[in-house]
Amino acid sequence: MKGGQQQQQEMLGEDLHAGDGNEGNRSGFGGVVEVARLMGGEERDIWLDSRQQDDELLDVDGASIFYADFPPLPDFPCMSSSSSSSSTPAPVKAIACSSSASTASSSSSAASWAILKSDADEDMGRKNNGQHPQQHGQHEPAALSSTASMEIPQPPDQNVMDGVDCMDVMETFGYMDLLDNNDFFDPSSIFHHDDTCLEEFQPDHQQQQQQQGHESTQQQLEQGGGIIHSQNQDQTQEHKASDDLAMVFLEWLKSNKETVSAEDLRRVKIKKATIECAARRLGGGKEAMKQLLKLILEWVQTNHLQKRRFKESADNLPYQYSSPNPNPNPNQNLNCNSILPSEPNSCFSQPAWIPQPTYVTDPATAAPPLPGFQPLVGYMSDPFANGAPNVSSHNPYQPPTDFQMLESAQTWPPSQFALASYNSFPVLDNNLHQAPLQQPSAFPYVNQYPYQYVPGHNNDQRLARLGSSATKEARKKRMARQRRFAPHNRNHSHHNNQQTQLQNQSVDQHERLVNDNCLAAAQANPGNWVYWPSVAGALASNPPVLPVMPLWCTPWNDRPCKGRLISSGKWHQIDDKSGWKPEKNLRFLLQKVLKQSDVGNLGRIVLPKKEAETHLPELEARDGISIAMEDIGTSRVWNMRYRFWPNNKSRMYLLENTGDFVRANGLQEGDFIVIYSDVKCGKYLIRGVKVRQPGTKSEAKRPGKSQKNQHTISPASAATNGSMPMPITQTVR
DNA sequence: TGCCCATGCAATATT
DNA sequence: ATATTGCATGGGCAG
Repeated sequence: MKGGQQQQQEMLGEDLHAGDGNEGNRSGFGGVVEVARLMGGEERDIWLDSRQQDDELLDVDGASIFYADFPPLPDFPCMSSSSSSSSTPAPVKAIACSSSASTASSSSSAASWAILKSDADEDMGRKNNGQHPQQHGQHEPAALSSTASMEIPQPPDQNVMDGVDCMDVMETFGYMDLLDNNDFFDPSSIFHHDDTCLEEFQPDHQQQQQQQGHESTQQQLEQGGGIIHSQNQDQTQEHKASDDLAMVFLEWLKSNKETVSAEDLRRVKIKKATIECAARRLGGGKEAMKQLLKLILEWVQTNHLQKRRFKESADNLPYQYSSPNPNPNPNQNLNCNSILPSEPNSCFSQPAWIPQPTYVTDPATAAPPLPGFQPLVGYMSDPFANGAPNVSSHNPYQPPTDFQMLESAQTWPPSQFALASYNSFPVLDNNLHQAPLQQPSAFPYVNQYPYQYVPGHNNDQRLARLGSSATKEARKKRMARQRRFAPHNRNHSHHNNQQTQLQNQSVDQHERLVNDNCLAAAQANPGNWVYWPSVAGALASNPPVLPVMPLWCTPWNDRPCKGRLISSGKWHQIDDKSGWKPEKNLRFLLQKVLKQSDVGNLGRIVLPKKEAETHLPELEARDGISIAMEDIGTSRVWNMRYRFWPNNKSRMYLLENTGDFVRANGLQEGDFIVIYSDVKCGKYLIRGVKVRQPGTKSEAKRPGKSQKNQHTISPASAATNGSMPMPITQTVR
């Protein structure tokens, strides 16, 4: 690892958070209402008068901070300087507020679940702690662990999304509660009643807005729009703006009353500076404010629903997957699900809050990787392990036609796909042979975020979808679907069936999953640890889930998830300057479950013959060739040798000089490696993934020869073996 | 039956 | 003595 080169995660993108609601007795639709009010021209009186302490806090740090149990909204570009302030560590805390007990409790839980965890993440967490001492003590080992890991869940009681302990950070660093004074109305009157309540509320609300608009000062407008008006003009303008904003907000409330509670809104906190800045970047003036309000509301809605989905899933999952939210890296949170649409002519058009680049094409120019971000492989779900030619059609070996980007040599037995229900992996290929991933309803957790933002959909569609999803009815339907599919998929162990299933996955499902995955990945803390649940007992009837990690949201190099899967199934890397940028560079080549002989002191890894011959350079001589393998997680380049041994009448392909790589990644038997190639640069990338069971890290020990060539997973064996049914890598011949 | 590949082990190199 | 290299063996699986 390039420890020295690894850059600290910038504490950006914390402009928009939602508080956890612990901040006292603020009432009503605090945050958003306050936002609307502020945007509508209400002046700093609100902030200054009632919350001097906040004011002081604002002085401390110009960065706007939203604390939330919502994922943090990446920083406004215009706020980068302030948001980069050292005094904005809150995000880390906010994300790290996962339940510290999740790991421990989950390990003791009878439920089957998987943890994806990264050693590196732990390191990262420690580093973060070091960087932000105020967080010390917050990170108990377990907490850190869970924070850094991608865990699947735990019961609601430790719902990490709640971010309960995020508040202390807020208290420490200050924030501007957007709705401290919101005595506008009683939220309950809206959320516990029908539409008429909203209707009734409207006048009052508007009145409030208007009144406050009158009270707002010219300064506010000047700050917001940089426009100087006469007093009368200001008043008129503000009044109207206030009306507009009120209407916007009201409409939003009406359409989301069922999905967003007053509590949710109350948690939204946006620093005034952020609003002002954003408004300026949006062009200033009432329209800018209006636009900003919409964006914020959308964000609130989306994130709330994500959270809700998570909770629902946790509540209903047979496996009781816990929320993987705890993410010590705030930048990862929204990486894959930026909800704010790009607005032309606005600071939002530049996706500062859109995923940062996940993959840096040119390592020379790439920022150093985040410390602690170990390679983590998304098994079949690996976005770059998609598109297998093998399964792109009914002919498993028929090359894909639609997604040339990701030709792959998928060697995962379908059973793995089915089991890889953790579904944190976006699939970048519509050809998926990754059935489970394509079938959200197959697993409860697969469909955790069915209403995620889907790139390419317009806002209305998104909103409509989001809104409807939260209804009880929709929930029931989802659960019913999940129940219907779950048994089916659990029984899917034969790869032929699964391949077929995979092949039949619809694009729609794919996209949805992709986004779902994205969220999961974003919320999860990427790492290269994969914990297997103790399958004995609890899993007797349910094959253990193959833990898979989302590669696409993995913080490779410096910034995670700077990319987005678009409907075509291609990965689009996001260019900071020019927006979307088709940049799918990685092609999955092969993966290999490490055997004892691979991780021993021989320093060599036997590669699957077929994949090696298919996807690696043809070897003329037995000495093979030197091959530089860039560790995806660390960007470190390992000089390995790819060669073969004559073996009977055939060849045995080896990757040599792997000892350091294996040690650096702490790989053991049962772990696995994945090799990619960069289609543009032609370079090779490798990443190691750890697979562990809680409490039995060296569990991977298996009788040597007796378990060779596991092409399928035997639930029974899994249940009795207690070890990971490692089906994986064996070549599908 | 043939192929794949995990690994045993002898030969060789290095400390 | 230990580590590394390279070949051979043989279990498991697919056809």
